[in-house]
Amino acid sequence: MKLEVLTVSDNQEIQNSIIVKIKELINYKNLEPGDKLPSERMLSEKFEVSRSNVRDAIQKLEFYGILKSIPQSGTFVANIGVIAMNGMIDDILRLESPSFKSLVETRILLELKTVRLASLRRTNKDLKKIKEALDAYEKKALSGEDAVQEDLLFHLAIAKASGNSTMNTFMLTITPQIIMNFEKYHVCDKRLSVLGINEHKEIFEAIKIQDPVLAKQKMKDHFSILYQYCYNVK
Amino acid sequence: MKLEVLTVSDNQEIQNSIIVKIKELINYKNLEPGDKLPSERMLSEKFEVSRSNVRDAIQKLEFYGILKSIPQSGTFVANIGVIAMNGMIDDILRLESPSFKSLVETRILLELKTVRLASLRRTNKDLKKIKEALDAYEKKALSGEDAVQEDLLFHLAIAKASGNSTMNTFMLTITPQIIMNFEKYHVCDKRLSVLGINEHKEIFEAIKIQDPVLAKQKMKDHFSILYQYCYNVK
DNA sequence: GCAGGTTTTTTGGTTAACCAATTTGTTTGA
DNA sequence: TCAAACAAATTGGTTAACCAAAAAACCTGC
Repeated sequence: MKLEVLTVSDNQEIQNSIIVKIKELINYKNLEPGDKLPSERMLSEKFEVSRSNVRDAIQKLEFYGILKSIPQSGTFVANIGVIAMNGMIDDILRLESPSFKSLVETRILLELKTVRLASLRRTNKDLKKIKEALDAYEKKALSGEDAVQEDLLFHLAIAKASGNSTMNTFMLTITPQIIMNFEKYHVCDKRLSVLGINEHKEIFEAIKIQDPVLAKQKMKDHFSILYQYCYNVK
Repeated sequence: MKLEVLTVSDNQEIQNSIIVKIKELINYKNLEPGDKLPSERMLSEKFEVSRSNVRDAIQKLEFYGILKSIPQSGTFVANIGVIAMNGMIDDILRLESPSFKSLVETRILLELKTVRLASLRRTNKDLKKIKEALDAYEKKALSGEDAVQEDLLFHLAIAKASGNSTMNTFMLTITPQIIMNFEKYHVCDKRLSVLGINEHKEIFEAIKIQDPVLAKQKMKDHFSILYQYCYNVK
């Protein structure tokens, strides 16, 4: 167990050190947006690491929009200046794994917004999808079973109906993490599931009649309990 | 050029089809959280694709918390039920690339929150970092140069001071995309940079005196112009 | 039977060779 | 002189062989 943690942190360290070296190389060579980096082979030789490690590091920087790889052509500095790049890489290297509290805090922020947008922009098809998720949740909760999954899908359906692809993606990334933490800390409670049915229904109705203020308020009510848990657990 | 687009969409299609097949396999075999998937080799053979394609697909599902790979042991279904998994994978497959409008909309939402949290939680060290970014921005803007990068770093410094690692990460992912779109659509204007100096200073002061309401209001003012652009451009 | 140790197999990760597309350099011909 | 055509080198991506760790199977001695 200890060994696993060690090797994982080792790999992380290797990748971070490569990112640092790429950063230093860009600075040293005064590369500007659009300029080409040395090939992956040269970098792996220069840094004395495997090419796959270099590729992984490049992929990570590509995710944050700092580099851009083009097949059979090369890896290029994206349209971000050197100053911003340096600052961003420093931030990326110091990124800590998200705490439960930060996840819940962000989820609440996002959901209060997506529910508002959903009430304004939802199509009939969106509404139908939300209704299906609501029905599935109600059925599961009333039967006494655990309805965490159906709860998740209800909220994701709203996020999708918001018409904001960025928020939709973000919700997809954080919600499962929250669920796993919930189960981990045993925050989830079947009693809450039954209580949640009416709250969900009220949210749905507000989206249906396209009342953004009411929708946000009902979502806020829905989160009031979660909110307390959030600040108690950790 | 056309060919490149073709191959890229091909790869995307291949990965998506693998994800679908993994989903179907989990359903067919009734795998539950904690259960082990067939090995990468077997999957690549079964699906008649290369092992690296399988690895990439697994990595993507791992990013969304659906699978979990353990070295020399296997790939496992994460602690998310089958129902939620199916819904999430459907969403992931249908994820569209974020529009400029959705990026700006999300950025404003995040920044109005991070600036509030930063004013409440900022350490002296955070404040110092923000001040440095502010000074760099002012210097650059006053010299008549383009100060987009310094502007970015100022906002990222605030996000970092918010003490919320999730929002910090999100800001890191969307802000560079916004910048590139700005330059693409020529929304950026040097005249605005100079005007922004005072707005930045006011935001900084509000964070300094730890006034969350004022901080949020000043950030809102700062975004008022951006907001208009957002809904005009696209 | 079965606990303890040993060998074999399986596994995700890593490395190195290979590929096709691209770019670069060179030659050719008018 | 220069553009067009061809050839060689470069590049990110792909494939296949290899590695060490983990798990499973198999002995072994009691």
